[in-house]
Amino acid sequence: MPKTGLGVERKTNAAERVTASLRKAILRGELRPGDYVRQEKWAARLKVSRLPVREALKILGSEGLVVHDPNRGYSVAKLDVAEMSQIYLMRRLLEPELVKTLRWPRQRELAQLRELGVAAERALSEQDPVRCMELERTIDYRIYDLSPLNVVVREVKRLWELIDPYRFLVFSDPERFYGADRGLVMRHRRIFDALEARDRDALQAAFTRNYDAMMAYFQHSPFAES
Amino acid sequence: MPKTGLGVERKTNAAERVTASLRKAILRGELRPGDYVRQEKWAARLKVSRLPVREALKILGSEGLVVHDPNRGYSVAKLDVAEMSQIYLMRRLLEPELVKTLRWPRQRELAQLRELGVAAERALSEQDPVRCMELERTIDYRIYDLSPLNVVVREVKRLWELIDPYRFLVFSDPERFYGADRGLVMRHRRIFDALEARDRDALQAAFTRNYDAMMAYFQHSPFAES
DNA sequence: TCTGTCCATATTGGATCCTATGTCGGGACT
DNA sequence: AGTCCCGACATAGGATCCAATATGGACAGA
Repeated sequence: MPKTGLGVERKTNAAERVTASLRKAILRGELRPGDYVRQEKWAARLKVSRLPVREALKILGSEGLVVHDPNRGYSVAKLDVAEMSQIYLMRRLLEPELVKTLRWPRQRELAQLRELGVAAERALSEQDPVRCMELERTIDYRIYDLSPLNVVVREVKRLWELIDPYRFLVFSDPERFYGADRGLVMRHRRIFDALEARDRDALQAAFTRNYDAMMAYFQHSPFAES
Repeated sequence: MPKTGLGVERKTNAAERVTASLRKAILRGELRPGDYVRQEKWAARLKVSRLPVREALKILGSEGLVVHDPNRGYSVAKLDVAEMSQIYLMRRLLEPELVKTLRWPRQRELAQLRELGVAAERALSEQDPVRCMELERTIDYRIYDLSPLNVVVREVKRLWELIDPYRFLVFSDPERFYGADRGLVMRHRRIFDALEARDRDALQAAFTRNYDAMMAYFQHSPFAES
């Protein structure tokens, strides 16, 4: 009899677990744009049958993270530069609404965010780009969740996930990575400070900050071929 | 041997057909917010096994059109007023980008749009709200498709679909319906004229026009209870 | 009469099996 | 030698079967 106490017992479905796993694999660059997601392989790996894998792929497909050609399979979506810039465009439009409406975090929450920030910096200095990305993601999501616009929050998160596969490529590009280093740390600092000062404009500016740098990188990087 | 000529042979999967069918059923109000989608029933109805139905539900679930409580089933999403207004908010933010970037339709295309417009007006006068809605939808989609921002277009369409279940309720409310009548016709006229005049501002204004009326309706309609 | 427990039934979740389709390679024909 | 056809293999798509969970009602006890 499963206790549903604090222990967060595995109440969740197989399909959802698989979805999460595939997402993480894509985020981590284990599955890269264009790669096929072989159903049996992942079923075996995640100790489930092929069915939940298929359902997970259907979900990811509807989110646009994988594309489906019938009778051939699902592959991680390849975005061209135009598509990627559209995603950034949408985030640029939607994110300000979240910033506008978010409630200011409590002391406790802010402290936790700062902890995540130092953890990210540590991961960075330990040259663990994947972990750093994950922490970055967590920080941003936590902040989004301060907004009452739950539907918009969901959308923005989804948009983030669509570019995850490419974010990984940036992070794992050593040269670029170290360039991004200082930028990331600065970004956190700015964000946290803005939260503490309760300054929405500064917060918005901090969020927007490295969009352009990111996009510029994609512009002349050729890995986003159609 | 399936010819893949002009005839657009049924190449598509069962799951996709089911997805489309369920969408249409929701749009038409056959499935209303809160209703459970019984898998076997729909499997029988669509002459497939339960599996494609499940996959379709997974897709619709990830789009937010249905919600899933484990071991109980999928039901058509109920949106409260706050959520609905968020969806309108997002459309308000995204749609102008489409208007900004769309190419002007050719004579032929414009003529087709006008045809759809008169068809919608006819449906309206024949008191066929469902058909009218569908035609409206087709018109808007066609116009969206004139923009090269394919990803944004996809998003906006998805947002439309999320409020479809409620649009139906508005359309099928007789009193309201006749009120909307004149508004709809005017809306088409304005849109087509703006397209013909190649006036982006007017087009944008025409699109935005009845958002507020719609939202006002929802504000004091109690069918969107949590 | 009210309440709590237990069992029957309906419905979903997951696994296995079978079929259809696509891919790749070898052999025959031109 | 090149090209086309055919068949074997791999993989996805779909159906059926079994297990797990939730719902509703009947029955027993206070």
